[in-house]
Amino acid sequence: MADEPKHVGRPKNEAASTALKQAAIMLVREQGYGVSITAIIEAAGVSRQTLYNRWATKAELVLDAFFEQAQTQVSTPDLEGDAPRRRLLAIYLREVFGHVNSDGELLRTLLAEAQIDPGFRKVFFERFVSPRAEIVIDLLRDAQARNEIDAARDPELMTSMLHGALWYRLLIDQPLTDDIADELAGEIFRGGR
Amino acid sequence: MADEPKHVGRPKNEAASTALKQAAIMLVREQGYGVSITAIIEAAGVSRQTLYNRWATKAELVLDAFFEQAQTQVSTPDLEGDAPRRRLLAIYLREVFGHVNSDGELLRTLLAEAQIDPGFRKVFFERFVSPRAEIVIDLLRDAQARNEIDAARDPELMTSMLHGALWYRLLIDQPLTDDIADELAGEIFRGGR
Amino acid sequence: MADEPKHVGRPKNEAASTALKQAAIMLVREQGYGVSITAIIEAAGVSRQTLYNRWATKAELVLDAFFEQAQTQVSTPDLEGDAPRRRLLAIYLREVFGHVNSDGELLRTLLAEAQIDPGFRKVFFERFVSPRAEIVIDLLRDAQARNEIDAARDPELMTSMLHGALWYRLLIDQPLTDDIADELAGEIFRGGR
Amino acid sequence: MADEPKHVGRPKNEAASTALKQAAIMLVREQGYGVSITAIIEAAGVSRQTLYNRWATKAELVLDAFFEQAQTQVSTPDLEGDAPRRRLLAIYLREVFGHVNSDGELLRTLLAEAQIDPGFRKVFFERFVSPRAEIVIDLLRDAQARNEIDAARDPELMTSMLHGALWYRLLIDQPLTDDIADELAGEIFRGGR
DNA sequence: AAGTAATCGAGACGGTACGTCTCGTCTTTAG
DNA sequence: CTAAAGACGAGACGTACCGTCTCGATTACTT
Repeated sequence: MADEPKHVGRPKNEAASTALKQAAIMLVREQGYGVSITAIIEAAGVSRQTLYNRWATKAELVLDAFFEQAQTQVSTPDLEGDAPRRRLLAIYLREVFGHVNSDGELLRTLLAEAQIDPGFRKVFFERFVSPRAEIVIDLLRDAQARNEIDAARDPELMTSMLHGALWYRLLIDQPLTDDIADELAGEIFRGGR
Repeated sequence: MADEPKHVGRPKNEAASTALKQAAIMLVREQGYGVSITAIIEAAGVSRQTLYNRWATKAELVLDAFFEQAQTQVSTPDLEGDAPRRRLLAIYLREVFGHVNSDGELLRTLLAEAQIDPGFRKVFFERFVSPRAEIVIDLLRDAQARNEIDAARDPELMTSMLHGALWYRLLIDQPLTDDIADELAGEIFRGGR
Repeated sequence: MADEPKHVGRPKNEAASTALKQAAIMLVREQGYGVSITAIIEAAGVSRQTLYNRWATKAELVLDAFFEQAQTQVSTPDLEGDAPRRRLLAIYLREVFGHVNSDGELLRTLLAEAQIDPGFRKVFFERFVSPRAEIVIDLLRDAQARNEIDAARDPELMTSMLHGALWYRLLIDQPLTDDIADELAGEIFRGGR
Repeated sequence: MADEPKHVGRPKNEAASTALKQAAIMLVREQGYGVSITAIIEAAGVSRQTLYNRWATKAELVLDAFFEQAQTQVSTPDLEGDAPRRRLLAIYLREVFGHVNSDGELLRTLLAEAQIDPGFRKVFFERFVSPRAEIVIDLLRDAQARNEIDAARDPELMTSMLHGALWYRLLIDQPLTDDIADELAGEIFRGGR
């Protein structure tokens, strides 16, 4: 019977949200996560309260802004087709490496914030890390089903090694090239069977 | 033949340095890296300027304090002996996992700061990450020389996978057990030869 | 016809201003001009920024607080009436001496600050010294018009002597009694005509 | 019978005292009394402790430095001769005005410090103000004895007016010319007899 | 010649205050 | 209700001085 409240008062200005997200992503890219909230609202031409009406913390704002960007979306490998899974893994890694290379600084800073703020850590891993882990785990399980790798190995551990290598090299400023992607796939599928 | 300049002026009070490092490490463990400098100097019973006379930033103080602790020191595997290198690797990983498990929060927070402050990043990796990478690379090269793993594989990439898995699991709160250590060594030495 | 912009944003809390002025005047009276800004804001129960939102320096705050006090206001002598000007001058001097005696320490300290800070000096003399000088100069000119003192004498110089004597005796801790006031008036009007 | 203790230990380096006084007077002239002690010892090329070995406060140092300067010494009027005392007073005032004009800023700042620090106030008035007051009082008493001014008038009050006018005009940045000096003498001796 | 005592430079130290900055909340007027 | 503007309490930050202290070296008098 809920009385549809319809809507009361001045409607939210969507332009304000957009301006905030754009300002946030731009300033974080420029100056790192340390930018002040004041700087963000000034760049967005928006009042302080308007920001707090939408996001409780800087981290949530930046996360939202980050995920709105297309290049954070990975394409799921086609497990219906008949391509060798080693090849699919290499393609996937190359794609992810590309994203990371173009936005490494931002990722670094989000990862840092995730270590400091447990709430943010949860969201960051749910929305960013886990989906990617799932993709790789599925791919490796499929490879086991197709007998391309040994069924006794642990797909989750292999994923730790793959994504771990990715993060590790990002954090210590080592390159993430296509060759590295191929070699990583090779390491996992080494020995065949 | 340099004329040792002896020493000029009132000598630094070593007790103040020690008190600051102890207070820093204690408070960072308790409250995370976000503790205020004010809290640290109060806990140490030291003046603000005294801290700034010794360290330019909180990061440098915390880093110094951290490295003074014994449990950050790993024992280098004995490559003189005849033990299988797979076994030496597993032992090394178990030991490192132990340190990480007992000081995970602090490591997390230092890693985060390293992402934010490039100067600190450099120091952190030079003093903490690189030495560990070197140990593993040496061990793997030795294993190749002993024909325990294929000489064509890239020891540096394998190190990325091993330490990457370690950090990755730390960052996403996955367990780092002895079993995992053994499995990781198994993955690298899989197939033998 | 200027479009009154009305006012935007949260208005200043007048109570905070009042509390700051009261705290300032009280503490300066107690401890001298050297009181810390911190002590003032704590006594006023107000945040540090709130003070800086209103006054740029301690001197401006104290000056405002000082001038808000009734006892700094002198009553202009009645030059419409027919009283002897010598008598009006004596009355004026007695009144001013009274103020100075009750707030000598504060005046001393403001005068000192005026010597140190040129900006404050300007304001202090515009708001405090000049109005008083004007009153006496007007009175003396009127006395000259009424032929009570020689028209050839310089009213400005006589004012220097009168107010100078006042400050001089304040600064060297000599008494400022009603008798002195009368004698000073007597010195100026000596000889009559 | 006081056993002359002779002197023990390394004697004070007189050059250090001189350098400190010169640096102090120079910097106070340049930047006002607010110069830091650190700036003074650096300009003097002397250690911090050396300053404190000689003077307890900045005020005492500056005062010493100030009084060492020749132009602070006034010549006592010749009351032996037969010159009209009005003329002697005018000469004295011209001389003092000259000193004040050439060092007004420094005097201003010393006066300010005297208001803030009661100990310094005492010294300042004993060494600077009182001797000058004495000179004028003696002169005026002599004039009374010679029947040049009325014996019933109060020499001390007249001195307050004369020196008060001097300080007042200094403090409010009004000129102190030879003409003003003559006019002041004229005011005191007005009417003759 | 050895001992004693004070000075000097250099600079560390605890303390206090400063003015700026950020954060997240609150209070007003306007739409 | 929402927006813009900006005041507000809280409190950290890094800097500047202050006056004292500690050290090693130096310089003189005293024994």
